[in-house]
Amino acid sequence: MEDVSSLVAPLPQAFFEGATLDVARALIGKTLARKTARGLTAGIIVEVEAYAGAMDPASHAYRALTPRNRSMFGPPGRAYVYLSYGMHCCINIVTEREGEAAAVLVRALEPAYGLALMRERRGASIGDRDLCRGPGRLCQALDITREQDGADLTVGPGMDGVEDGLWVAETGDWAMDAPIAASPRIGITRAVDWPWRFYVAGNRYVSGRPAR
DNA sequence: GCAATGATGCACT
DNA sequence: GTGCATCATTGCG
Repeated sequence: MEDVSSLVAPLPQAFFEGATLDVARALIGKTLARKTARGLTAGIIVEVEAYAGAMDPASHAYRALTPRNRSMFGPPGRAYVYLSYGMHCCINIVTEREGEAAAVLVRALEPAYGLALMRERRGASIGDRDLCRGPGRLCQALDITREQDGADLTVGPGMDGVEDGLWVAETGDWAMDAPIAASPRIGITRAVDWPWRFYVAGNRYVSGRPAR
């Protein structure tokens, strides 16, 4: 494993409280990290989708606050994790100020740390490209479940004994000049034309059809 | 390579 | 009962 010194400092809450579309673009190239008793896993965010609240008919928070979407209404920098299609978890990062329901869905990571542990969770025959390519897959690789719903991503792993952590950090020497492209969001049936999906153009870890 | 499909839990009508 | 912010597998080229 490489040097992880830059990885242990979580981004502050101020990073997440801006306009959702801005935060979504800014999250591209950051690292999503997860520490459990089994070890550290982390990947570079290469694909996200923005979901707003009352004005976005594709959002889980389009209607009223419910037990499921509660985290989207909370303070920025928290996780919103939900169960999709009865079997996969997906993680969002909450944006905007508390009371304003909005979040960014993390759709794909370029695996960076703990690939062996990811493969234990995902399956021994899974290639690097498919470890974290897709919102359900990356949650399985990082062991993100609904237990992490509402988790504060700005706390970080701490200096010493914290066994369980989930946070977002700067990425060390990742090529930040990678071009960010936009497209409609995937897998939705409303607001299908809004270009609120952002991804690294040409990156092989992006989900869906080959990026153009 | 691609499209079609079943699995499966739960929020919501 | 219906509809998902999905994925792995199958069958075909």
